[in-house]
Amino acid sequence: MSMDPRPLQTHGLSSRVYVPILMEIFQEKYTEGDEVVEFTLDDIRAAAIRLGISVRNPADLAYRMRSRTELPEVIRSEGFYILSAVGRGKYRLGKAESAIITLPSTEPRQVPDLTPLPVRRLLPERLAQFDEQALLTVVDYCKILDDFTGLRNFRLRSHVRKSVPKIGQAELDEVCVAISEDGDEFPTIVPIEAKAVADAVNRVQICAMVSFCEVYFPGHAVRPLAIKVDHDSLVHVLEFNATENAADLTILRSATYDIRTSDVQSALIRETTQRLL
DNA sequence: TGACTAACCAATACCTACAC
DNA sequence: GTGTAGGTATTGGTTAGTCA
Repeated sequence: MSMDPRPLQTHGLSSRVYVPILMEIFQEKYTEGDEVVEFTLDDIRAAAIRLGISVRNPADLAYRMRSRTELPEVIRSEGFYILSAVGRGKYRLGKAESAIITLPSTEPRQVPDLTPLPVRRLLPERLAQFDEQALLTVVDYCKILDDFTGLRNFRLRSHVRKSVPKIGQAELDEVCVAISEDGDEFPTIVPIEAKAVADAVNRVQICAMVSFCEVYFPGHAVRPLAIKVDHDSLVHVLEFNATENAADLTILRSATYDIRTSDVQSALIRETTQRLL
């Protein structure tokens, strides 16, 4: 497990735009005992006007406060940890234990880096420096998903962004179709959320992937996965229950992979001055 | 000056209104 | 009903601001 103490969500204590606006909305909408607090994009705009704050991209508030910034202490103290989209331009604060998934500590499995040299040499040496797309590329080449799921995984789409009823837009970093080794099984859909070092695995995003699959792949089994690289370049793979309710999301299985770059790969990477990322 | 954080930008998918 | 244009929403990446 990474020894870097930096939290995966920033504290938001110095926010002068998003946190004050969210607090304004919360204080307006919340009544003691409420289990959810709903608001709209128009509420964000209205709160900004009341506070005399200019906000150039109101929708960004919801995304930032959901993924990259902790909800304010006042809101969390009432039990609200989840900020989710519940329709186009509609959002809901809900109660849960936490907003982000804590990575379980498991013994790393060492696997060779099977990324072809022409590709690998153009990526950073340390996986901790990868962005999510580079991470998915190396994970695919190294057959991490096959090892983790016990199935043969075939990439269907990358970076999918589609509208999902009652959610709004959902974005998936990758969607795979998985079948058993003998190939005669009804395909399982494997939606994947990949996270670089700086980003947290977010409950809402995992549940949005499940909702996406319910709409676009009805009748198929769904195995939602998150792939997260940590500061030590270890790759964590987590499988969740296929729930659309963030408060019910639990980790079913997890594994940690230590992808070992060969000496030849390392030497070529160091020789290569051009980097894609 | 560098690290960290917050806010903005840009790309793109989606929605809606309107003309035909 | 279909096509299209313009506006809206989402989110990864970038930039600007702050502070030690």
